[in-house]
Amino acid sequence: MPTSEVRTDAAEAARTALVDTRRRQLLNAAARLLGRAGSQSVSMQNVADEAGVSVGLIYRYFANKQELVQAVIEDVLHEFSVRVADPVQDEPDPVRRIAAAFAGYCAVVQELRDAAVLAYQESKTLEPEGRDTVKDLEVESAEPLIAATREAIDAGLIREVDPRVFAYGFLTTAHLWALKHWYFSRFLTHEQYVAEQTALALSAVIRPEHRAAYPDLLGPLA
Amino acid sequence: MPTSEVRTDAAEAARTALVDTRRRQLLNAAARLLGRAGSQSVSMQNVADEAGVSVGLIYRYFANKQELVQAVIEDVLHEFSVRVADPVQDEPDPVRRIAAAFAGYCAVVQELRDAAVLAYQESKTLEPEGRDTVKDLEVESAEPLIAATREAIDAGLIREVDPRVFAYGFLTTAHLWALKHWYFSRFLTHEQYVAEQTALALSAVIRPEHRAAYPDLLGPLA
Amino acid sequence: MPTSEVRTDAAEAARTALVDTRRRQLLNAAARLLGRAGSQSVSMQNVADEAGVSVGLIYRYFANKQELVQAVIEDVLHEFSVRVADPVQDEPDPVRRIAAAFAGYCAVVQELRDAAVLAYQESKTLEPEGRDTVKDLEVESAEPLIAATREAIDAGLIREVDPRVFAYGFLTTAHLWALKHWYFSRFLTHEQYVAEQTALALSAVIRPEHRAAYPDLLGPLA
Amino acid sequence: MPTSEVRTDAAEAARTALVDTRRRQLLNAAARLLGRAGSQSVSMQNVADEAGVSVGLIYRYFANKQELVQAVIEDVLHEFSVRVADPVQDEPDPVRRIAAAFAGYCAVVQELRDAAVLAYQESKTLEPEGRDTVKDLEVESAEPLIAATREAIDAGLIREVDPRVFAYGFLTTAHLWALKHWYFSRFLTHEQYVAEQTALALSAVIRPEHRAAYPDLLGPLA
DNA sequence: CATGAATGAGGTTTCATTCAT
DNA sequence: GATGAATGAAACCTCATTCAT
Repeated sequence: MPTSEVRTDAAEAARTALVDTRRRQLLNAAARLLGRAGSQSVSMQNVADEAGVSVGLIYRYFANKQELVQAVIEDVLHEFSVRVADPVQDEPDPVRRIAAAFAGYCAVVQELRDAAVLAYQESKTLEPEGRDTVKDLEVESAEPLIAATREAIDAGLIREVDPRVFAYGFLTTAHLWALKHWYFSRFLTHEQYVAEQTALALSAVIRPEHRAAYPDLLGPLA
Repeated sequence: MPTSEVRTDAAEAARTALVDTRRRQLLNAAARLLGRAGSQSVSMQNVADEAGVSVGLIYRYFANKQELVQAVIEDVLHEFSVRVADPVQDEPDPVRRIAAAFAGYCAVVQELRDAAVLAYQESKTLEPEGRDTVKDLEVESAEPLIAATREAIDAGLIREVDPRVFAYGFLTTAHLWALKHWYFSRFLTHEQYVAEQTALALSAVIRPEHRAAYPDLLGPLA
Repeated sequence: MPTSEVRTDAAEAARTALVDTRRRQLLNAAARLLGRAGSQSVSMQNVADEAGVSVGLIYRYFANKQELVQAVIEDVLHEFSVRVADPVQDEPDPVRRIAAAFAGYCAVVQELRDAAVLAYQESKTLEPEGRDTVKDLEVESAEPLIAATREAIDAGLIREVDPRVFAYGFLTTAHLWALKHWYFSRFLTHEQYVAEQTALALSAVIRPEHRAAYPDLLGPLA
Repeated sequence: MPTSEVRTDAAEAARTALVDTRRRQLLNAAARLLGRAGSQSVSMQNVADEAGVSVGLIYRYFANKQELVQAVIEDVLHEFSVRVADPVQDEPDPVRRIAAAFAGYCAVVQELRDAAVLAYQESKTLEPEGRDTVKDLEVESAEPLIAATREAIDAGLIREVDPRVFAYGFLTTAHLWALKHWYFSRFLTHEQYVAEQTALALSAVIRPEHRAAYPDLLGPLA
C-alpha cells in the first residue's frame, strides 16, 4: 500500500518543515530583541512573546537559553559568510573583489542592523566551546576578503600588507556603521559611508601605478 | 569660634576625600570584575566582595546598579579622553599628532583590555539619558584625533577626506585589538599591530609628495 | 442479523483485549522506570517512550498521572496478594503455611525489587481515596499470613501472640531486604536472609514442645 | 580597647547563633512538610512559607534544594543515633540494653512520626554521594543495638544469631509503627505495640534457661 | 558610617495535560 | 485510535535593593 508510505513520508516532510519554520521563527524573534534592547532583554518569556508562542515550546527546539543565543549568533555569522562569498564569485579583478566583499558585508550589517552587532558582541557571554565555534565562523566569513586581498597583492595591484590585518580592519569598518550610525547618520547616508570607507581602505594599499584604474572606487581620493 | 569652622571644613574635606576614595575603590573593583569574568559576573555582591566592603555600602555611593555601570563606562571613556589628548599636546606636526593620538588610544585599550570592550558593549543596557552622556564622552574622546586630521588636511599634508569618518574608523581599529586579539595575537604583537594599522590608515591619506617625510610611520608601505 | 451482532461482539472483545494489553504495556513501562531510576524519572513522556507509544495515548487509558501511579501500585500489591495466597493453599501444617507465605512475599520483593519499594513509598503522594484502596489491598495481602498464624495458635503450635502484629512485623522484614539490601548483601545472600528471618520469627513463637518438629525452618536456632 | 574586640566577638557569636537558629527553623519546617504530605509537597516556596521566611533566605543557609533535603535526613538520623545510644549507657544487662535501645528508637519514631520515616525513605532521591553519607549514619545508628546483641550472645544469654540481621530487623519494627499506625492503632496503643514487639523479638533469641529472668520484657510470652 | 540578613520579583526550566491532525 | 506539537502553571534559583543594628 503505497498510500500509507506516501502519507508517512509526507508527514515526515511536514514535520521537518515545521521544525525549520519554528527554529527560524524563534531565531528571528530573539535577533529582533537583541537588536532592540540588548542581551539583557532576551528572556525566554520575551522571546516567546515576540515569536507569539509559549515559553515551553522554545525548549522543544533549543535545549536551553545558551543554545538559543549561540544559534542566533551562528545564524547571523552564517548569513555574513554567504553574503560575502556570493558577489565575490563573478568578479575577475581582485581589487574589485575586495570592494564587492566589503559591500556585501555592509549590506548585511545594514539589513540586520543592531542584531548583527549585538549578536556578535554577545559572543563574550558564551561558553568556551560555543565561543570557539563562533570564532571559526567569524574567521571563515572573513576568508573571501582575505583571499581577494592576497590575490591583489600577488597580482602586484596593491602593496604588500598583511592580508589578515587589512581585511579584518576593513570588515570592522562595516560593523562600525551599525555601532555608530547614531553619529555617522548625522552627516552621511549609508551609501556615502560605504563609498568613503572603500575609498579610504583601497587608497591605503593600491599601488600608485594602478590608482588610475579605479576612479569609481577611490572617488575623490583618486 | 573659628576652630569649629576649621574643624567643620576639615571634616568636610575628609568626607569628600572619603567619598572619592570609595567611589574609585568601587569603580576599580567593578572594572576588575568586568575584565576578569565578563559582564555576567558583575553582581552587586561580587563588586562588594571584590572591593572588600559590604553590599549596603555601595548604595551610599551609587543610587543603584545602573548608575554604577554608567559610572564605570564613563570612567573608562574619561581615561580615553585624557590619554588621547595628552600626547597630542606636544606634537607640532599634525600627521604625527594623528599617529600619537591613535597610539594613546591603543595604549588605553591594551591596558584596560576587557573593561574597555565591555564598558562599550554594555552601553545598550543603559537608560537613554545615560546613553547620551556616553555618546557625548565618546565623541569628545575622538575630538583630538578629528582636530589633528582637520589640521593635516588644512596644511595640505593629507587628502581631503571627511575627518570624522577617517578618525572614527581609525579609532575603531584600536578597539579591534581588544575585540579580536585572540585572532591577531596568533601572528602579531600589539606593537606590530599598532604599527601596521597606523601605516595603513596614514598610507590611505598622506599626499604622495609628503610620503617621504614619514618613513617611520608608513613602514614597509613608505 | 446475527452476523452484525457477532461482529459487534467480536469487535467489543477485541477492544477490551486491546485496552488490557495497552494498560499492561503502560503499567510495565512505568514499573520498569521506577525500578531503573527512581520515582523522579517517572514523567509521562518517559513512560510513553519506555512503552513505545505517544504521550497522548496514555490519556486514553489513564485519566491522569495520579491514576497511572495508583494503578502501578495496585498492580504490585495485587501481585503480592496472589503470590502469597498461592503457596499457602497446599500446605496442611499451619506453621509451614506461615513460612510458605513469608517465602512467597520475599520472592515477589526480590523479583520486583525497586518497584515494590517505590510503589509503597509513593503512597503518600496519592489522593486520600486512592490511599484507602492501597491500604485495603495491603491488609488483604497480609490476610493469608494472619490466618495461618491464627490457626497455628488455635492448634496450640505457637504461643498466643497477636496474629496481626506478628504477621505484619514478619512481612515487613520481607520489605527490609528491598530497602536495605545494600547492607545485608554484604554478608548474606537473599536465601540466607529469608532463612534467618524465618528462623527468628518462628523461634519467637513456636511452643517449646513443638520446636523439634521444624528443624528445617528453625535452622541453628532449633 | 577591649570593648571593640568584645563587641566584635559578641557580634560573631550572635551571627553564629543566628545561623544555627535559621538552619534549625528551616530544617524543622521542611521536616514538618515531609511528614505532612510527602516529598512532593516540599517546594522551596512551601518550606519558606512554613518557616515564615522568604524563598531567597533559604539559599543563604542551603546551597540548593538537594542540600536542604539531605540535611533534613541527616538531622533525623543524627537524632536516632543520639537517642538510641543514650539509654543504653546505664544498663548493665545486655538483654535489657537491647530492649532499651529499641525503646529509644521507638520513642524517636513516635516523636518525629512521619517526618522520620519519610525523610528516611526520601534517601532514594538523593545523589549517590549524599546517599552514602545517609547509609553511614544509618549503620551508625544501629551500632548500639548490634553491640548489645553481640554482648548478649557472648554472655550466653541469647542464641547465636547474626547480630546485624537481628538488630536491623528489630529496628525496622520500630519504623513499622510510623508506616502502619493507621492499621495498628485500630487495636493497639504505641506502648502496647512496643511491648509486643519487644516480647516477640526477645522471645526469639533468649535461651530457655534465661527466659525466667525477663518476665517484664517477655510479657505473656514468658 | 558600615554591615549583611532579609526580601521578593523575575528569570530559567520542567512537565502534566490538551487538541488539531 | 494514535500522534506529538503546543500550552502554561509551577518549580528552582538569582540578585538588586532595603533596613535594623
